[in-house]
Amino acid sequence: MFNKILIAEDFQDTNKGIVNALETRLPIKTMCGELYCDKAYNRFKAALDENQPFELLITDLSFKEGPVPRRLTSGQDLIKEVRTHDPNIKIIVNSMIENPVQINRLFTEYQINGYVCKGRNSLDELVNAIYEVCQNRTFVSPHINLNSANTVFELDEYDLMILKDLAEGFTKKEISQRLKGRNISPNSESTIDKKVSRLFDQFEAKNTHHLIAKLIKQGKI
Amino acid sequence: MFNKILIAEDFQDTNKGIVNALETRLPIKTMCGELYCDKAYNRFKAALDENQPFELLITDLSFKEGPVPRRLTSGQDLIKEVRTHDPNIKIIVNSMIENPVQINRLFTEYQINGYVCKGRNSLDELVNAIYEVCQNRTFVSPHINLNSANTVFELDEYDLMILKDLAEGFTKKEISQRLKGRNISPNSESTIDKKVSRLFDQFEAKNTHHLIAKLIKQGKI
DNA sequence: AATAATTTTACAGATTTCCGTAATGGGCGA
DNA sequence: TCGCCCATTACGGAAATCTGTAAAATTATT
Repeated sequence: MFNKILIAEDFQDTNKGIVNALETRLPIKTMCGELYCDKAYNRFKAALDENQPFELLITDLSFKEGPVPRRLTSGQDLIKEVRTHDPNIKIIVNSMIENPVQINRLFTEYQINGYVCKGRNSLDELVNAIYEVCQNRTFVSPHINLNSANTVFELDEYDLMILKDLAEGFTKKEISQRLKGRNISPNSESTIDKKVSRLFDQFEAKNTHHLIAKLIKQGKI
Repeated sequence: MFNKILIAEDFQDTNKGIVNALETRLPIKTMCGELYCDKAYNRFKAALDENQPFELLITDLSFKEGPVPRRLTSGQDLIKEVRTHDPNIKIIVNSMIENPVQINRLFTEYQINGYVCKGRNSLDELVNAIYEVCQNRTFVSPHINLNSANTVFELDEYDLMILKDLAEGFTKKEISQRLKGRNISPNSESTIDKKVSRLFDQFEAKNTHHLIAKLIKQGKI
């Protein structure tokens, strides 16, 4: 089992809840709960430099702004920094995000080892996740279906870019220009039309207003 | 100080965190943490019927869907039910919402006694809130400015009808027809155009897509 | 009652959306 | 290499949005 665990979570009640639960349920020597990404990173780095590195990082993804300016503003930022300095540390993300595409990206792009989705069992799942990750296995909350990221109606990177731009008031002509500016293909207005029309069918939306409203309410954009 | 406190919060870690913290920091005899609105209500009602009512309800606002069908699906639902059966119980809302308009409505419309905004001090704030509410005072997290709720652009009933219809994919022509059908005036397409254009200015939106996205993200529609 | 101010409505035009059809072009197996 | 499939693109037309201006109706003021 791990000896040193670092926890990054900005909500005080949740932070306390996790630390307390793990302290009572697991035989961990050092457990450290931080409320800021930057503080978590500093503690991680100090331990690494002292040759007594943390073996596991448990982190949320979204962190509220605080009174002090921040360098690392999200769990993703923290993970990226931590990974570059220590490829061996295990990372479990504990967040309320349910979108399989985003979760998938955490594994492939950010090389995390486990994902626990906040909910009514998330403490129990977190304990399981720690056991699994400790044995070099990965863990994902059971009700999350990562396969659906490929099959079912999920939004890929490209869809997300278009939808987010639409939700920010860009016209399709402008979006086409923006894609060209970033050398992203396909980028014709016609293709964007087609993509969005397909999303109308998939999400049963009457028009763009409806589609944007639905997806935002579902937390997908 | 209160003898019986009921806590409704669907995230296991947060729920545990709150219950643990209050148990160690306050001299409360009965503390009860529930993960579902319906279960919280049942427990509340049972205690009330036994003439040993809970004196304080601490509740979140948003509750995830679970495996079982729900009657009460939100903190608002729960509060409304509880208030109708027991006008004396104190209610503190513990949520991540920061919008002053929504928070204001909780006090005026739902008659809550305190609002604690989840964050890096929310446990400490919650303890303070309990002391305040216990002495028949109200409490609001210090960084929330309820006064700004008055200056901020509010949406009246009419605006809301139009915006909700737009978000459901109705065209302005259709909305005009729907208003006429319900004998609501004004109802011309032109007036609807004007109303929405004025909202563009007020909310600094480029077009309808942008406006709908902004308002949904702010929880206003 | 008369006038002023505001709101509602009509209308027009430029732009954008939405949804067809069809042309273009690349990848891949036979 | 040929032919086929599919994604991309081009284009066109009907409908909808967005933005003006101005007339009509309503409300407020004196």
